[in-house]
Amino acid sequence: MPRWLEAFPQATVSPAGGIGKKPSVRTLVWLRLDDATSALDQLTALQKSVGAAAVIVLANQPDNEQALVLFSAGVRGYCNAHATAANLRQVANVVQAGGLWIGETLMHRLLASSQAALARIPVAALPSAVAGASGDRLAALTKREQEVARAIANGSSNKEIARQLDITERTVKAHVGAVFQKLKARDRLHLALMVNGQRPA
Amino acid sequence: MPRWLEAFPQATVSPAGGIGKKPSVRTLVWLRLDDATSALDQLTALQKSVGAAAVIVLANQPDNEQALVLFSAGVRGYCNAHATAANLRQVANVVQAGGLWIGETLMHRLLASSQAALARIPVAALPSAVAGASGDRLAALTKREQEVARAIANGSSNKEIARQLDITERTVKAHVGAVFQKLKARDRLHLALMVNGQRPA
DNA sequence: CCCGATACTGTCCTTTGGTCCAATAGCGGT
DNA sequence: ACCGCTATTGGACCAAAGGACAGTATCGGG
Repeated sequence: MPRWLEAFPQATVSPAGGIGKKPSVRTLVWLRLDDATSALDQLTALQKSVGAAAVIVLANQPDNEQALVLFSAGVRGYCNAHATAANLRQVANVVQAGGLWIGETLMHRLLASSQAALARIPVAALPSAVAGASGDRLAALTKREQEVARAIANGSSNKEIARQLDITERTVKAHVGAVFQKLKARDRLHLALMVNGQRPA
Repeated sequence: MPRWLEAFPQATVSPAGGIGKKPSVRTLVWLRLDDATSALDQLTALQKSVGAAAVIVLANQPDNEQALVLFSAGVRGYCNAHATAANLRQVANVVQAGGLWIGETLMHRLLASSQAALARIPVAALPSAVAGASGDRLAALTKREQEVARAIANGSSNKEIARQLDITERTVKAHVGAVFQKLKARDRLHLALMVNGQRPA
């Protein structure tokens, strides 16, 4: 059961940086997708009724293919419906500033497949582009932190990591906490998704 | 000359490296490319010295192919070196907010070639595709269970899922438990890895 | 010699996650 | 009417996770 989400008065927030910018008030419309089936129909209907306003889609279950279709149809933003208020405000800022909001995984795929098309190389042969990005994240960590980060990305619990590295579970927690801070991960699951190259929303 | 820039007010953004709830002051580094030859080398050198800062490339002669390469290398923005101050400020805002800045023509190409590539390649052949592999595992679950499984794979907490599906956290736990049993996952992190096609060791 | 980074450990505490015991209600098939 | 599956929720309980304070020790530079 699709229903719009109009609970967003943030349509006219000022740009993030605070640097004086032209208001150039752009109307934002949020479209919440509960089921993926009629996404495009919902969008076109909405576009008819709101005209030139910038449409941002909130998907309960983000899907890259769907996102592609919607962007081609003129959507200005696509993100997880469950994003935090802060996130949505950020999205609003960007779209307000004349931008598109796209998920990082989708972005990677766009880049990858585009490069592949250009180089006439099969898409499957390009794991390096994405893998490189995820490996870089760990570069900011110390040796020990990298070890626990990889262990977490593998699904290990703190206790297991402690046994693996032959240290106390307490110490593991210390490292884990440091990793969270440095990589801005909110919990181990998000960290795992990050390290494995599937950025959580 | 800067005809490139005419069609400019178009940016792309991804919820990258952690959408900050905090001030999240992101350091911006501008890299001006005078000759295109050593672009990648200059970039990697710069990245080494500035660490995790967001790099924005200013190209004297913008080139879509070059932009692709640089974005894959982790650049957060790419625009004409002759852009006006106002434009650059806009770029800064977007990147500051955690986004990528991409020219409109390049954006169109990305979308177009990606769609073309996706249309030609069978779903089963996609690399770390989202729908294909995960769909099989989720097939054994009920509709509701699939929804919570996907949400978990996305990094959502029980409370978040509860809000998403508009049910009690308690009910979410019930579904989560059922999913764990059916898919033989020992916790949500393992489930996420399974659904995303990275089976935990 | 002090300072910063790294590694390691401790306690107290709160929040989440997960499992166990239930119960109620709808819906479709036999 | 009965049965099985699905969805929903409640309470209790315990383990794991993570933050908020700590602390000690080593090592390489300025």
